[in-house]
Amino acid sequence: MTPTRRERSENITSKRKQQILDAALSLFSEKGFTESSTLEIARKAGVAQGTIFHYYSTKHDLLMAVAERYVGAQSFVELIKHPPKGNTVSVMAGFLQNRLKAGFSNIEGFMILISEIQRDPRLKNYYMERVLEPLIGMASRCVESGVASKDLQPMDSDLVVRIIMGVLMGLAFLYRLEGDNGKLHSISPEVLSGDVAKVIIEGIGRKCQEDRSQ
Amino acid sequence: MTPTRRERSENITSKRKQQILDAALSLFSEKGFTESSTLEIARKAGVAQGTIFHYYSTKHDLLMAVAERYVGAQSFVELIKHPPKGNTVSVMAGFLQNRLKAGFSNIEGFMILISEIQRDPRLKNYYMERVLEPLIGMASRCVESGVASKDLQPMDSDLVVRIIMGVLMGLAFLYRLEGDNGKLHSISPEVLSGDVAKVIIEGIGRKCQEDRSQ
Amino acid sequence: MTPTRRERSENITSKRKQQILDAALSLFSEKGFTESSTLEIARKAGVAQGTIFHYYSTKHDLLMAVAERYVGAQSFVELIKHPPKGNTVSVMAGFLQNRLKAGFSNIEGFMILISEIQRDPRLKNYYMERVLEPLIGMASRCVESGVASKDLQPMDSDLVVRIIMGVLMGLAFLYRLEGDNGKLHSISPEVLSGDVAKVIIEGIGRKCQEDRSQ
Amino acid sequence: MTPTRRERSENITSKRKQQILDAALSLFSEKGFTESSTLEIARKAGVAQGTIFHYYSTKHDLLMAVAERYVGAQSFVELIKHPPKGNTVSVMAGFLQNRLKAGFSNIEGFMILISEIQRDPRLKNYYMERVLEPLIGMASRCVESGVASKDLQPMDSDLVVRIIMGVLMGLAFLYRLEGDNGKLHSISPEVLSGDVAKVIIEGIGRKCQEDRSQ
DNA sequence: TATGAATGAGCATTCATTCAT
DNA sequence: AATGAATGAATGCTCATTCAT
Repeated sequence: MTPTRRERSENITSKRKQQILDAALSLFSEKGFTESSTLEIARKAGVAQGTIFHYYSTKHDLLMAVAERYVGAQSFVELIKHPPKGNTVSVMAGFLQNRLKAGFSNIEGFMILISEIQRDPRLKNYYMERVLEPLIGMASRCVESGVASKDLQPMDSDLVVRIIMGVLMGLAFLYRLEGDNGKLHSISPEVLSGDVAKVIIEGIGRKCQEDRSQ
Repeated sequence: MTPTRRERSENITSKRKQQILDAALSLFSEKGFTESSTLEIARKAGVAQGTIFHYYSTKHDLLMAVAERYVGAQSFVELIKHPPKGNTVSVMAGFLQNRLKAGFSNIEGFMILISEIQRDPRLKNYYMERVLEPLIGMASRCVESGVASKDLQPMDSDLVVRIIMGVLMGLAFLYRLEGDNGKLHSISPEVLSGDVAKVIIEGIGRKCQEDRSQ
Repeated sequence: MTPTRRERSENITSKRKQQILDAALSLFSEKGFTESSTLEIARKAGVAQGTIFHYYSTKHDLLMAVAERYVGAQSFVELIKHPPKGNTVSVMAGFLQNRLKAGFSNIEGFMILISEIQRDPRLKNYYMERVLEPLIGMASRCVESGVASKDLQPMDSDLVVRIIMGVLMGLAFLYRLEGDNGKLHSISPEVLSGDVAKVIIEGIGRKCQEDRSQ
Repeated sequence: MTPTRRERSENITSKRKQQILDAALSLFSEKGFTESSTLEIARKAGVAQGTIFHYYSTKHDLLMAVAERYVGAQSFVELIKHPPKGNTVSVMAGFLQNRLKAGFSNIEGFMILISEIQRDPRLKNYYMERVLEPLIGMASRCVESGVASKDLQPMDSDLVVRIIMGVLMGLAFLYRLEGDNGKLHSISPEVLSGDVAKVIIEGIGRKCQEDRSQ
């Protein structure tokens, strides 16, 4: 079935947008938003500088589009639809694994957000509403259902949730900061998330029975 | 006693440097390094634009000076000289408290580092060598001595240390991101660090047999 | 036949470059390179300041382009292809005439080179390799063939050649220094070069025996 | 005899001026007038930047002072008081020798003049009146007396004088341009001036008696 | 006399954005 | 749709000059 003229046009449009977005993501994460010029982005994308402004009316719009694509790539929906089953530990590990994988594989997008969020209220709002709050909510539900099922101790869940989110963010940041030879690159996200879950659930202190037996 | 010419000159110099550094810190953390112009900084500092270059030969040097002051304000030395005494939990809590207080009270400096480190290898090196590695080392020693004294379980200490550093960084970041009305602003660093230490040491899971048996 | 897009673009480009080069040549020779601002050049060329940097990526590149155009305008190639025929005096006169004409008619370019060469090693190399050495070589061949044909005395040709080049440079410099009312402006290059050739070949001293004999 | 206070003060003043002038001469000739900053000059002279403006009210005044000292160093007066005696050839050689020595040994001052004269009408006037015109006058008298004594042919002396001045200027310029390894550095000014005088007086063409003898 | 902190005008260069084709 | 020439505002930085001490 040959595409209609409109379809073809849409294909081209979305292909161009794709090229530009890829180039922008890569440059923004490498050099930062302000330091990347639209001319560079255009060259990297293989289009003329003017072409960028056909698709994104300002450079800032381009940043928002990059952020949106990053956010869109986050598989919240999946996580919500199919929450990890089982006991609290495996649920928690599942949640952490999902987030760490997402964080590590989109580390560039994450770093852009980390940097630009501070200077761009629009972006900050967007991120808070679309990413942080949903994640905090989801983690809250995790924790609260754990408490309800007596798998977890009673606690200040608002705080614990922030500690959990903090671990995720901090690990992503260290992952990037330490680079390819860093400790965190040498562990698979699956293992890492299991270990992190264990620490959070069980703590690093001596376990009681062991202590007892002494 | 009237100051000598040299003394006066040094007084003026250090006062001016202070003004400029303050203005720069505030603007960098608000708008980012690149987005802050030297003219703005000068105006905020109440000096002429040229004056900035009298004291810092490039804008980048000014950034480094801001970073150095931030790092200098970190009380590592104190922490090393007088490590918190006592059992592992209170040592850990002391360490976390020291770091959280430092992180929260110099949150602006921290955010600048977070952002600029990614684009500025010189700054990154400086931060890695002067802050991150010492901190990781210190936390490592904490953990290892806890393991040796059987307060802590045997574990992959490299990983655990990164989890701990991650929590610190992530909490600082959330502290800033959620702003004055956020959860983390409502808790004193003393309490917060105690809670965080408890989570890390004991975990959030139900405690073992003894709990069960209750 | 309508021009293709590329052709039009090339036309515009070369026209703009021309405008900018003309303005730059005129300002550089009037006020010197450093003293001419790119804003002035732009205004004189009738373009925006930014446009200059569209075509020449630095002000220094613009200087090099001016120098190159000056050098390119020097008709070495012609001189080499069609060396003046005949006896040594007329060959020498032809050479001097060619060089004096070029020097006087491009006097502005020459003065720029004279000034900037001293501070700009790149420019100096360029000038040495592309202008001075070829000219010295050419003059050398002139002199040596004159010596071979016994039209000229045996001599230190390296030195004589420098004297000849010196005369050319010095006269160009005086031509400019004395200005429109100066002696050298009142003589046509043709006559001047003949006279200079005569002085160099025959000297200004009384001619020998025949003079003596009078 | 101890100096009076005034004398001492004058000594200091003239010593300071000397330092500044030396530094300025060296920097101006190395990097050009505009490219040399007063701060650099001050540093090289071992004084504070402000001190320069005690002695020379503007940077341009400093340039003029450098030029004046250069001109003052030219030993016209000597040349005029004690003109070289003897036949025209030795007079001419004496004149050329005096000028070449002066030109080569003050080559830096000469280059500064060459460059700055074009942009600075005041400097140009000064140079024309104090250097070029006296020299041209002196050379004219040389030539005319040679013509009168029948040592020289009748000729357009205005032109010949410019040729002679041109040789001097051109050789000085080449001397500098070719640098320490250049041909002209390998010849002593005494020999050089003799050779130049010979070329100018006798020409480089075959001498008549020789031709005759053929 | 000598200093050096302070200034502000001036400069080369960058860059997002516009627009005619 | 796509281009790339053109723009001009903005920026980091330099520097002669002033002036209080």
